[in-house]
Amino acid sequence: MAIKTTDTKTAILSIAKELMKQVGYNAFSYADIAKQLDIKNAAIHYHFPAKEDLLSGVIDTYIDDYILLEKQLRLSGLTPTKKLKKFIERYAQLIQQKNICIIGSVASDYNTLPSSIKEKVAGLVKMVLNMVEKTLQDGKTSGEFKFAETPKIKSLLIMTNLAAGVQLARITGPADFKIIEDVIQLQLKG
Amino acid sequence: MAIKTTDTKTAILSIAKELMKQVGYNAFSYADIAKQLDIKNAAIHYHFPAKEDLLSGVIDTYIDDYILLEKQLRLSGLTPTKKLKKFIERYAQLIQQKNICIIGSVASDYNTLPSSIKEKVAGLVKMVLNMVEKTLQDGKTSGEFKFAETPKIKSLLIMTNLAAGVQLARITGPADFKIIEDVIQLQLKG
DNA sequence: TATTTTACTTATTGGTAAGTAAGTATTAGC
DNA sequence: GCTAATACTTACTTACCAATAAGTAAAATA
Repeated sequence: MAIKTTDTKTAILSIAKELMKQVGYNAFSYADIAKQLDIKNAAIHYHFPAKEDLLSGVIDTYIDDYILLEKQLRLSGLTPTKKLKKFIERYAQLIQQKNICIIGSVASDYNTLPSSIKEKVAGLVKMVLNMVEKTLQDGKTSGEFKFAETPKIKSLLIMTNLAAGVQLARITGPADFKIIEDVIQLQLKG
Repeated sequence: MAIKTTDTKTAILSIAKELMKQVGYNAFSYADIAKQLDIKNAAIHYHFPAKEDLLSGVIDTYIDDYILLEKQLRLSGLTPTKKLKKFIERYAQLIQQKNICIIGSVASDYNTLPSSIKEKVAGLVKMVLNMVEKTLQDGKTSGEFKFAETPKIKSLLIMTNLAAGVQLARITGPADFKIIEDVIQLQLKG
């Protein structure tokens, strides 16, 4: 066995994640990942027997990432305004690489996925929505945020603005996303 | 040649359109269409030599549809409120079939498409945004709609709410879309 | 030091994908 | 009634894709 400089399994997940954001689940193959890592297709099958296992693994890393982000924000002591800004920045970063968010990426392939993965994705989406909802609630309580809707509804509106915003940016350019980004934060100031 | 009951080319486009909404561009094949029409793959290649030609054709039918809708609404004499409602209903109909809109569908495959199709999609998106923007402008002028943002910005917000709303509905169920649908119309009443 | 496990490679299979070339029956135009 | 175009089918090619079986070298374990 060669000397391990990086963990192959982690590297596979990392590249798969990138490809998901760039071209979507059905548009990349094991060969695309193998080439980048200079390993053979079968090596990927060793770690992820079926492609669905790989997708499942990618979603797990997203879930882990969000749990980490949630913890970091909780311990940060940042204001709701700044917490939300950090969250929005995650989407803004996607724009630069012409990427889209995983939720948007999975949504178009959703009907072709096994139910175990559907449930996992649904869990991730609910987690993200809850996080935004809580931040909005906190900001409303503290008086920082002003909005007429309930935090749950407002979180739905903001999340859809961001998710479709990055998709739109891919098609019409980054300007439209910047507008959306700014107006979300402006709206909350009342 | 068999007796033509329906135009094959039109039938191919119609099924391709459905498949685009259901599973996305990279997840269906010519065989999927051929089976449904009980014809051979090569018959589809006769009408659409490459798959990109088929995609291009599907987008053309969308463009034609929107031009028609625009004309119908223009001649209808309906109020901006009712015009917008008709537009939103188009998205609501997608939910029932667990479909997503073409823009969301294409967005995830966008990076794998040739520039000629990218431009066509961009044209379609701009057309739809313009239609919503104009309707919002009319409603604001007539005093029916109340919103702080410019019609252009408001159209971006509404479009992203709807596009990501149908994607979200696929994952978390139709309830979230109904909330979005209602709140868009409620917000505009001030 | 022997044995088992880990992490692969090599080699192959079966299936499906897009795409094409050649042939055929029907229809339209002259 | 001949010709050419239309709308296919049959048959095939090439390529890729996910997946697997068998083999191998290194590392961990006992």
